[in-house]
This record gives sequence, C-alpha cells and structure tokens, in this order.
Amino acid sequence: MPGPHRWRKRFEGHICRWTMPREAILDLLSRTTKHLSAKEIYANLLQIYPGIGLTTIYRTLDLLEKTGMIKKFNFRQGENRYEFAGEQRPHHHHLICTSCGKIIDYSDFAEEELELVEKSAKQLAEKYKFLVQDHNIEFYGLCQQCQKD
Amino acid sequence: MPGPHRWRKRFEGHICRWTMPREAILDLLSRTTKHLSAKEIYANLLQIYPGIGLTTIYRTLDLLEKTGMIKKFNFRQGENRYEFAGEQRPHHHHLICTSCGKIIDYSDFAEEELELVEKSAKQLAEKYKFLVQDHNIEFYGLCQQCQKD
DNA sequence: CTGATAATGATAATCATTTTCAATAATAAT
DNA sequence: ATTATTATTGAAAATGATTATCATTATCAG
Ligand SMILES: [Mn+2]
Ligand SMILES: [Mn+2]
Ligand SMILES: [Zn+2]
Ligand SMILES: [Zn+2]
Repeated sequence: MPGPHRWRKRFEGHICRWTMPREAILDLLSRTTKHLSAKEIYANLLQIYPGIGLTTIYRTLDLLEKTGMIKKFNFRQGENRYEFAGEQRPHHHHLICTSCGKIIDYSDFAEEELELVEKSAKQLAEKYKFLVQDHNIEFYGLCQQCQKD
Repeated sequence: MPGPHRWRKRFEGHICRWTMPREAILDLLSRTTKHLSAKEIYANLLQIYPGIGLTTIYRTLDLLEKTGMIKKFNFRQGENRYEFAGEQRPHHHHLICTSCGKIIDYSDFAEEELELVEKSAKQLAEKYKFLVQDHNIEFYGLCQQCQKD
C-alpha cells in the first residue's frame, strides 16, 4: 500500500492527525537500515520537504517511539539515534565501534540470548520485585577498518 | 592505607600530579555503591571541599574513566552516571526503573552471561571482524515501588 | 466548505558538557 | 628549604543536543 497514507492505520488510537512530516519521517526510517540521528533525518528530509523544522523532527520521533514504531538508542555518542522497528525487522542488538562510530546490527545468538533474557527477567522479578519491560545488549570495540589504523 | 594518598599508586604512569580534587572524587566514589552524576558528586564535595569546580569534576571523571578506575553509564537519563570499579566490586549489570530512575545492581547469572558474552565476542570477531572490548547489558522496567503507583 | 483545534516551525530557553585562559599549586631542580 | 617549571584548577563563556513558547497553519469532523 504505497502512497502518502501507508503508515496511517498504524497510528489510530495514538494520535489525532496524520501529517506530512509524520509520514516523511516514518517513511525515511522505514527505507533505511541505518541508525539516524535527528539532525541526519532533518538534513535528509530538507531535500524532499523544504521548510520542515528540526523541532518537528524531535517531536515526531518522540511520538513514534511512544507508539513503538521506532526505537531510540544512545550509543555513548553525543546524540540519540533512531531505527525503524516494524515486524519486518528482527529483534537484534548492536556492535558499536568506539573509534569511528560505525554501528553493526547482529541477530546471531538470538536463541541463547532470548533464553538468558527470559530466565533473567523471571528471576529478577522474584528477587528484586522488578518488572522487566525492555532490555539492551551492546558490544563496544573496534570495527575491521579501525583495527588497522 | 588510609590518608590523602590512598589511591595514588594506582595512577602512576597515567598522570603526572596527584591532587586534592582527584583524591576527593575517587574517595567519594569508592565509599558509595550509588551511581552518581557529575552534579551529585559536585554537591557532595562542596561540603568538604568548598571552592571545588564542576569543571574539575568533569575533567577528573574523564581521567578516572580512562584509567579504568571508574565506569561511566548512560541510563537514558539526561546525565551520565559514574561508579567505582575496583576489584572489590564484582562485574555486574543494571536494572533501571523508567519511572523513578532507581538503579539496581545485579550480578546474578554471571556465569551464563559470561559464557554467552565470550561466545558472542568470538563469533562476532569471526563474522564481522569486530574486536569486542566491552559490553553492556541492562534491563529497563519498573521497580517494586513504581509498580504500585 | 468551514470551524475547532492539533500540529507546525521560528525563536528562545534549558541543560549537560566542553573550551578558554589567567591564577594556582604539585613536583623537580637547585 | 627555596625556587622554577608547568600540570592542574576554577570562573566564565561557548557548545551542542534537546525542549518550551507561541503565533501561524493545516487536518479533518461535521
Ligand atoms: Mn539496529
Ligand atoms: Mn552498578
Ligand atoms: Zn570503526
Ligand atoms: Zn521506580
């Protein structure tokens, strides 16, 4: 279902109005596998949507995150980064190069990981009475290129 | 070995001069199990060390992190937090309450976790040629108190 | 088509962190 | 111990990401 209202139905119940910036931002994120910052999204959209405001980018990203359509990450870099989180995209974690900032998705070990995470969630609930809602696993190090330099 | 030079030898080779702010900051962190922000450290030290500057706190924290004596965390809160990382403190991960910000250390599952992490590091090195140097695992959710509210 | 009002975008404000730079203090040299 | 060297400090200003304000605009129910 292409067109300006592709994502609209995903929103019903969450917000009132479907607008151009919302479509554009979600569309951009859905088309890339990159982890974009607000400013990168802004720079990208300025070309096809001159006049869009950085403020709106931030607001919309918050909104999309709350509805669960995108995910927000802080990779120890100055700015937060966002990625699309549709069901097409498998659950995964990240490798972050501390030298050049490159981010690699990986979904290896999904099974062992899920096992550990679920076991952990259960036991942490018992021991600390903590209700686990989300988890984050990341590896920091050097990418292939940066190991050479 | 108490006294103003308790931590001094840990620094040799890393920095030139051992100073009061450095001792004070490291001492504070070594005495608490909390995860303090720069501003919290500043507020704490002002009492015993009037005149200390927030700038120095930031600089010293950077320095201590580089030597590996403390660890820096971003828990999706506005500010970074720091904790002491001596050998007395076991390797552990965190539960973060998204409602009140409470942070709980846990070191359960250490064995399974270590196993998974090491296996992952090895395979990620092969598949992505990525050199893993550090990892981070965290669970987000609600603490006991916040589940009631 | 029209009105109510949610959403936008320019601007200013905030907040954590970093930079600058003159003054100070830790250490090496005397 | 005294002095000289220069790393370190702290006040102030700068930065950079994000958020708040508010008048204007655009969506959409009626
Ligand atoms: Mn990803
Ligand atoms: Mn901890
Ligand atoms: Zn790299
Ligand atoms: Zn809580």
